[in-house]
Amino acid sequence: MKKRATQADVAREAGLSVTTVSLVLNGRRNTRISEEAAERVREAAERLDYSPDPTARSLRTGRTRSLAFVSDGVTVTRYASAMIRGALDAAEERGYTVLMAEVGERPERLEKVVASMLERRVDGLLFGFMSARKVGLPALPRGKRTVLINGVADGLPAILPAEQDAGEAAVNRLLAAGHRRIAFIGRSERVLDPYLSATIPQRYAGIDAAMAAAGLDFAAEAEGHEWEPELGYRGTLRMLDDAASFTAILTANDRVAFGAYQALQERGLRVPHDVAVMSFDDEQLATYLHPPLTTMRLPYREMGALGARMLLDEEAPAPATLVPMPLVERGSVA
Amino acid sequence: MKKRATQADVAREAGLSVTTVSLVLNGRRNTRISEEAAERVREAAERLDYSPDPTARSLRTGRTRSLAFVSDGVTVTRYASAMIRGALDAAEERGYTVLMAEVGERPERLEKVVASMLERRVDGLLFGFMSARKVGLPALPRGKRTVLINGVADGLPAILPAEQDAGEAAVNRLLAAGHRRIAFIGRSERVLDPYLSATIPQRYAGIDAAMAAAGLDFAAEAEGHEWEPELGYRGTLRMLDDAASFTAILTANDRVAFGAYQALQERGLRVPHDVAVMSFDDEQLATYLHPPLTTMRLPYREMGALGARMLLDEEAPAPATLVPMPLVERGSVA
DNA sequence: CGTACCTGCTAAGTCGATTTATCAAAGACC
DNA sequence: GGTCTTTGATAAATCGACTTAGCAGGTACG
Repeated sequence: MKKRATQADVAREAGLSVTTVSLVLNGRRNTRISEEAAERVREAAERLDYSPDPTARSLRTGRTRSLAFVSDGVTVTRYASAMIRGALDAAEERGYTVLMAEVGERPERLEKVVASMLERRVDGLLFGFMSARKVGLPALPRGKRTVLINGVADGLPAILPAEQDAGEAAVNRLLAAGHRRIAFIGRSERVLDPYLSATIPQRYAGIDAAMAAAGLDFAAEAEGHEWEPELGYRGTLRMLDDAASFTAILTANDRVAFGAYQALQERGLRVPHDVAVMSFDDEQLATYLHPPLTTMRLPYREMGALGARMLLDEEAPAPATLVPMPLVERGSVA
Repeated sequence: MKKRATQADVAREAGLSVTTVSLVLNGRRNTRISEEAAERVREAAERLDYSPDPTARSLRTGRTRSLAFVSDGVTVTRYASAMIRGALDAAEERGYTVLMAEVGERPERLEKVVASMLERRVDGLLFGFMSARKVGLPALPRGKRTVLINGVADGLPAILPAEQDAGEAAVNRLLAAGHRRIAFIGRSERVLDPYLSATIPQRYAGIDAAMAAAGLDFAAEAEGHEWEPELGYRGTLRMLDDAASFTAILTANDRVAFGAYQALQERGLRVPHDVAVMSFDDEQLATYLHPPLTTMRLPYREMGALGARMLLDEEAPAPATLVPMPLVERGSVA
């Protein structure tokens, strides 16, 4: 196995000095190298299949062309892991490598993990979180570029889903289908704590704004902060038992919608004919249902990509950037 | 922002040479440094909060204490992404950093991605795949340690789920519950192609072996290679319509089981009272069902961790290592 | 007493790049 | 002809660690 060619090899091959080689290959201007010499360097590099050693370059320049992606637990999260893909793709486009680390259920590990990343001399830090909430982060050196994806921390640029718009769009979708008597499952005072969620209040606000704009109140509501199928199932049954009259259900997320489907089916009600269902998140689950679920997608991949771009493109980072949540039309609203 | 301390700073602080500092901090033996000098070095390092620069160290030693995790698309896969967590944790334990890259739907990108990782001088390559199948990989330099997780390639060590054992265990679980008339959904000739799946034949083999050992044939079967809810739904309805008599259904995976649940519910059959359901994979979905699904878990996280350990622990790598698939008891088998 | 051998430590070279400071030769100018 | 610029290139320093080869000074031995 032959060793890789170094700049010195290229210099020898071209009959020039390493200085010249370095200047040419880095495309430096105002450098008074003749075009003929430059061409000799490029040809020699080509012949030897030269590529610079990133380690040596980093040692000299202090920059590593790498960034850290630190998360709480997106890899083990049903759908948030797409955030990683977005960040990886955007980084690769720019020739950057991504160093990953996860702290799992132990936020106290953040400090050590971040320190280890800084030690590795990453050029920037990307933090990604499973659910959009306010987080505490260890002190970061000034000047080290940092972006939060799906999370909020004092003084750091953040990327979040545009929940208010999504709330309005969800209601408007139901209104557009002619629904006037709408039920809502999943309101809760508890999620107003920013450390539990930084975005759900916006979702509520959008929903309420759209309803108010249409001059409507919800025909029924089932409260609850544990957004699991059980809530959708019990909530739907309770509303039906209360003899509430509604033609559509808006659910807090897809898992709740799943529970609602089960309750509706038990009662012999068909989706979307008897009751339309509209939801948020777009988990994989949404495609399994019968009929598949119409829902507002959480744009994880886009958020990941945007985060990496903001970090690397050296633009003045906005304090908070909202990424649109697309309406995914599937058939549960008619 | 003060600069980091270097070895030279420590040497000055201790009143000794950098050579001594290096020898002491690397814990070299047979080096004839007095305990007193060593102590002075350690104290100086402590005072200055010194930690070695990995870039400089890598340049000199040729090793980076980093490994590449290259995958097809595990980040966007519902549950395989846990593989990443396993690898991250095992790497971190050993002081290694993980560089991630994904090629998505474009396997032709593998070559470029691997080249870029090798350029970064990773100490080893970990390949992770969404579904266990035979894969084509670019030529790798000899001597570069490589392990495949959930995939197979000629001449490279691989880590796979112990599907044969799992197949047997699944059938045995049903037998232990007293079932004798068992239906099976999801057999297919097509998945016998190793480029589609390297492990499903083992799953079938285990299932068939356990049935044969009990002297039983399946009471009914529904074939199909697209293991989505639709198959479970239609398959179950067809078997019921054929007046097949069975007390349990074994499904090829959880999504198929999900479809089976829907069909059973439509026909007024209760799980597990009327029909038990037993499955494979343990997707998140399995916990959403009513009752939650009993299934053989694909041990993604364990496979990821084992892969990283094999890569880093320099053991003689076995050509293929099988990781047990645990039985997750949830309530769909009584 | 002279040589050999420890002991404890360090000077200097190296890894592969980037960058600063110069240098030789040729041309410009008076 | 002598001085000043410009041109085209390079030697050497540097980044921060690891590693090889040695160097003083003391002790042991014949």
